[in-house]
Amino acid sequence: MEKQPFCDCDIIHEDVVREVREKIFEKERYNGLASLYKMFADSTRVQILHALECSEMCVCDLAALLDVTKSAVSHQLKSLRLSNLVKFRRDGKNVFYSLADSHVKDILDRGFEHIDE
Amino acid sequence: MEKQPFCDCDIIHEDVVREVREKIFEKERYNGLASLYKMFADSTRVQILHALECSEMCVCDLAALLDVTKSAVSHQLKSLRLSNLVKFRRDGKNVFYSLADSHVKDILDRGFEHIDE
DNA sequence: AATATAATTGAAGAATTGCTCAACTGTTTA
DNA sequence: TAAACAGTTGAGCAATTCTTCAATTATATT
Repeated sequence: MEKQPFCDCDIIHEDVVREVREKIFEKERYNGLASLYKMFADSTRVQILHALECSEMCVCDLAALLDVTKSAVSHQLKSLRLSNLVKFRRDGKNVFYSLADSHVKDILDRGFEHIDE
Repeated sequence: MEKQPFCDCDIIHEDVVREVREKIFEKERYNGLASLYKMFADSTRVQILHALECSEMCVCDLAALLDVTKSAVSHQLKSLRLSNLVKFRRDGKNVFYSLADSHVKDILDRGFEHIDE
């Protein structure tokens, strides 16, 4: 019982497909890229990231700024942490978050550039 | 009956919040940014975009290259079209897709840069 | 120690998404 | 003009995602 290929059609332009196949990466690399962009694909998260571009902030302040619950912010910050996009430090009762590196700002800027046409 | 704010805490660092509030944009702008990045947040779609960086391709060839159905590719291309990330031209029975502009490559490159550390 | 505040966590539910399937539209070819 | 092929579309389903709620952890204050 052989596994069926998902593709339901023949290759029409063999030469083009062959040429492109040489230049593309392994699937795993695209999964990684998509995972990264997933972090930017939510309005709350990009707001958090853009706010942290200005200043490090604690969970409470972010929640107040964005008008969402601390819990919602904390959940999103956890995702961002796991993706290495933000870092944090505890200071007493507060946990201050900031951008992990300058790539984050670069990526945001490219996006804004594009939507501004 | 007043609308309850979602935020469930007080602002702790008033000065920081005030300062950041002046620098952030309207919510609508972040929605737009998130919508853009949603297009890059799926493995199939970034594969399509990266393939189109090499060469314009028809639906069938993309399906064969990525080993997915024509239907799946076509659905994704529609999203990409609606987001103005790809353009297309019909030539006989084929519809050839290509990147809408150089921003797309720029955005992909930034992403790869980041995941390569 | 007891209380209060900041933050995190897990479960649950609503909303969104991505694929498949089947039916359909366009174009070409026999 | 009928058949074949390329591509699109909409419905339906499974999987994922985002928020809320309630409970919990961690730190500070009294």
